[in-house]
Amino acid sequence: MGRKSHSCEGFNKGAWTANEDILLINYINIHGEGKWTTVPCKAGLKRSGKSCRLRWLNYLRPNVKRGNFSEEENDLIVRLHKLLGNRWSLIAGRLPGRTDNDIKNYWNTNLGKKAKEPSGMKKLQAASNCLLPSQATNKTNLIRTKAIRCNKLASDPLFLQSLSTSRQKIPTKAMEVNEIPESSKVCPNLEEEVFQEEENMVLNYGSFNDDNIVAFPDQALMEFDGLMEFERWMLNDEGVDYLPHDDDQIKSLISLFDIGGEF
DNA sequence: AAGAGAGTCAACCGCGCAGGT
DNA sequence: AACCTGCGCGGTTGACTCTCT
Repeated sequence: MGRKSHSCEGFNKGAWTANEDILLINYINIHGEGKWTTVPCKAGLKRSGKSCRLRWLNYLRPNVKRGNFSEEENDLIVRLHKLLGNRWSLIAGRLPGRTDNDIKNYWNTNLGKKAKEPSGMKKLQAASNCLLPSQATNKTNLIRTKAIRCNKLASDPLFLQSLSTSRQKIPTKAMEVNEIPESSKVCPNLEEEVFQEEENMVLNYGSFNDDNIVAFPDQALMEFDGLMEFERWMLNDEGVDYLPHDDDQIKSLISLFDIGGEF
C-alpha cells in the first residue's frame, strides 16, 4: 500500500515560524479543517499535510489549554491511564482543551516516572483516591478499548437490530446530542447513560460549551465503541460471559460506565 | 561563568484503519 | 478484491531550556 505524497515537494521540517502559523490559521479560518494533504499547497506552506494537521490540533486550534495541569486533571489522567493504558487520545477526550500529545508528554515526564516508583505510585493513588492496579506493568490487564469507527453501521438496520439485545447505540461521530436520529436510539435513555459519567467526571472542567454541545462527544462515543470491543472480548463464541467480575480493572470499567456488569 | 546532564515538549515517523474507487 | 487516499494514533526524536556542579 504505497503512499503518494502530494505534489508539493521539499517540505520544511522542524519548528514552525510565526508566519507559517498565520498562513495556516488564515487558511483554516476560511476553509475549515480537513483535506490536510491539500492544505499546504493551498495555504502556501512548505509543510506536509500531517505536519499542518498536527500543528493545528496541538497548538493553533482555539481552546487548546496551555500551562500546568491542575490537580483535578492530574487525578483524572492517573485514573484513566490505569483504566485505558496509553490511549492518549481517549484520555485527552476527558480533558477538554488538552491534546493527546500534551497528556502523553505530561505522563512521560511526570506521572509515568512517579508511577514507576512504588512510593510514587502510592502518592498517585492517594491523590486519585482509587485502587492500586493489580499489575500496573502487566499490559494484559488493561482494557484495550479499541476505537472502532462505526459510521457505516450506525445506519445499518440489521446492525441496529442486532444491537437491540445489547443496549448499544452506535453514534456516527461527534454530534450534538439532539442530532442523534431517533432511529438510532436503541436505548431511549442512552444519551443520559453515555454522558452521565461525563458529567460526573468532568463537568467541572467545562465540558459543555455555550451551545450546550458536548465538547468531546467523539471520545465519549469512542469509549462506547470500546465497550463493544469489550463485549466481544468478554464473550466467547457461544456467548458465555467470561468477564472476570472480580478484577479491579473490570470493576472500574463497570462503575465508570454504570453498566452494572451487564450488557 | 561555563560546561554537562537532565528535563521538557513540539514535531516527526511509521503504522493501521475506514472509506472510496 | 485490490489498491489508493485521508486521517488519526502511539512511540520516538531532537532542539531548546533549566539546573547543577
